[in-house]
Amino acid sequence: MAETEKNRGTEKRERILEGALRAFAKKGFYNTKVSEIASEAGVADGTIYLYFKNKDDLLISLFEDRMEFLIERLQTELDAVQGGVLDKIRCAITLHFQLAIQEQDLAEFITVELRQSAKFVKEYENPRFHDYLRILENLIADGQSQGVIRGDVDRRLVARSLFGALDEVLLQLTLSRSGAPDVQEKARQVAQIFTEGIVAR
Amino acid sequence: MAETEKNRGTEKRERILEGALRAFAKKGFYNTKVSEIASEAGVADGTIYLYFKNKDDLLISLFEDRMEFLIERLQTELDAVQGGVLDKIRCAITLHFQLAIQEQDLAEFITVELRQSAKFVKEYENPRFHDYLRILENLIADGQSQGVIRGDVDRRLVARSLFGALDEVLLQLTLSRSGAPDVQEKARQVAQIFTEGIVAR
Amino acid sequence: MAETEKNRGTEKRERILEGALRAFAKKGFYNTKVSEIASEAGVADGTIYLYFKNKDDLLISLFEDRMEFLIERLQTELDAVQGGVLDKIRCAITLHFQLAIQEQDLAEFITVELRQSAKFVKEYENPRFHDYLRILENLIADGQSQGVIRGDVDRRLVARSLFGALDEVLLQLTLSRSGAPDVQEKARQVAQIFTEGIVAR
Amino acid sequence: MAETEKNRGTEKRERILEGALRAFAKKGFYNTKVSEIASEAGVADGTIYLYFKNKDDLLISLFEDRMEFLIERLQTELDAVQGGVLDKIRCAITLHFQLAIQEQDLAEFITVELRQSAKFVKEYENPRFHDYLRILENLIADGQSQGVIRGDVDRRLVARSLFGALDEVLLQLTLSRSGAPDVQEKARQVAQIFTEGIVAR
DNA sequence: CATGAATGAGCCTTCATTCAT
DNA sequence: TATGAATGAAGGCTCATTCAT
Repeated sequence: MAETEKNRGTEKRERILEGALRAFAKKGFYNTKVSEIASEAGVADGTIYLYFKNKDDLLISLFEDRMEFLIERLQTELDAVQGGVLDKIRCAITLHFQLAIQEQDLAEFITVELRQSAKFVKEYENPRFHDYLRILENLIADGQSQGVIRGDVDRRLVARSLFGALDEVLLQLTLSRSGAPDVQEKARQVAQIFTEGIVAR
Repeated sequence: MAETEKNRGTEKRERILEGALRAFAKKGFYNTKVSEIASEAGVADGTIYLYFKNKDDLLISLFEDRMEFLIERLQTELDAVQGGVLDKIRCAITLHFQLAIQEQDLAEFITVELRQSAKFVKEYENPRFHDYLRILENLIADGQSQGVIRGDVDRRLVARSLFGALDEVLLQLTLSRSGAPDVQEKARQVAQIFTEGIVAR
Repeated sequence: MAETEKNRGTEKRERILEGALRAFAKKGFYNTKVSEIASEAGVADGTIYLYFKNKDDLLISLFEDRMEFLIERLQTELDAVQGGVLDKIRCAITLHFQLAIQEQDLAEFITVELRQSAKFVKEYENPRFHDYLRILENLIADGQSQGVIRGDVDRRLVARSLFGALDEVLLQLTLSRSGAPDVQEKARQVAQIFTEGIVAR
Repeated sequence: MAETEKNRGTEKRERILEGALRAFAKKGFYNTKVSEIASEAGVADGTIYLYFKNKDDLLISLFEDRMEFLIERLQTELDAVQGGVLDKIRCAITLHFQLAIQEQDLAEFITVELRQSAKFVKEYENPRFHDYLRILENLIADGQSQGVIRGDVDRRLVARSLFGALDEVLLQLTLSRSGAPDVQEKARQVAQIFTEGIVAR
């Protein structure tokens, strides 16, 4: 029963996070009222404050939670790749796009709110986002030590550039809310540009 | 005197835009009070409403004005480039970074607020931003017709990816407010990745 | 407890209406701040917006509520009158004056704000006021079918004239805030003028 | 030339009063902006403050000016009446309605703003309005000394009642903006009610 | 006298947060 | 835990008034 109660607790917390994600994706952090989140989550306004310190904290927790999910997913997929580093990069890019299709709200939320939050939500540094970038960096590093990727490129710069490129393309996809039938092709092309761009010859 | 009056009018309008840019860069659109903009601009609160319909309109006007400036600047620089398409792309990238150093507030404003505004500021489509992207697209198109750039890449995708990469790298630069001593090197590397990535072989 | 909660709700709504009545009577609608109403009612500013859409809505609701009260009161008194139609008219006039003495704020509010509101408060038609007039009209109609009142007078015109006369006299009474010791006599005289003026001979 | 200048001055003052009358009739005192009055009058905002101390003063001046006009007109017409006191009363009533048809804006202005102003415009007592009432009172007084009107009615009460009745009926006429084809008949009926109501038998 | 750009005090309304139940 | 009515600080915007030209 202690278990059940805890479950009920976490289940409600999760409901709130989902409501917040939906609401933030639809209207943005600053245009979303706490009462709207509550109503999306099917709880009372005050209940939110039992699980989160305030609206900022809710946003931060949402980042933590969802980024953690993305990181785990990315890591798992990368581990499963048979091929070399370039294949892993292709895999990461494809996964990025796939997730955006599966989780429209999440994609919209991250592409739009990540930057604001980095600066204006009470000094929050978004460490999970840096974890995500680090995975990409490590991929590059592996490629460099294997001689597959040019040794003179700045790993962090490449990782950031890649994330930026993916993020911007996704932004367009999610904002247009087009079914985006050619996501696969877009993924292939971005992957090609970056792999060709950094490959050692 | 008609001249003088017009000048006074536009001069005050420009002061307000500058104040808004400074304030938005520092605290973000939603955390900036109209009275703060007024005080930055050295005018009374009410004066702002003589030149702009409301706070949203001020943001939009700021985009229009500053993007126009960026576009003109980019076009001028590109026209002055002697070399081929790839040199022009390198030039565009370098300029992007240079401007970010010279106009920190502008860089911060655009990297952080562009996305929010695209979605949440009253249906504003930000047409100037699309003009900016189109310049990059046309560059790619020229390269393709000259056979310098692979014909199978989606021009719009490349333009967006490039902008996204530049924007994200800039974001880090501006947020860290590091003097960024190695901007030149970063520009060179991003340019290399993209040119190598799309060049025809 | 559901009962209690409902009571608390309506009780607070009523407190706000009372505060508004007091404030409007004292300073007029346009010179009364919402915060003053709140303080008269002993609630927070924001609380008012839990019960009313905005300041206009508060004014309208006040009319609805108080006119309903007046109408009920008038109807009850008229039903209790033993005599004929002319006696009922005398009763209506007397009641009008009596209420003005008992409910100074209400009298002041209605005499002064009714006209403004009719035109300038967002298209509000003040249907209750017309209900009130209709009672007077019906009284005249009864008198006409009984042959007590001349058949050639326009019932609506008489009703309006009577209301106008009463209202104007009341205005003076309430504005002067004189104790008005001779209200009975005034009521008698107005009643005499109107009954003599419309009686069939 | 001094004459001309003075004329220009008074002409502009009159233009402003006319603009104010039009604007107040249309939107009411509190909903009319000084700039709207200026634009109606075809002068600059600031110009208004050369002729009137402030917005309140403009309203008061408008009352003074227009009431004076009405009083003169009424007095002239009454002096021209050949018949007795009752005929004069009929004449006053008819004139009241006639003016309302000819000067819709003025009628609307007075019926709606007179009461507000009496209380809320800086203690203004509206002496001209009392002058107007006094003319009616004197009429009654004359009738009483001639034995045509009952000696026991309160002159001031009758005057007020009559004004209230006329005012209320006019209010309906002006608000409905109906062409009011039967004004003559309405005038006749109100006159009949009041004369029959106060006549000595 | 006339102008109208500029001012800034003031007000309605919103909404994150609290707390009695 | 959960609720949601109540709070009140805060901010966008208006508009009467001023004053340099």
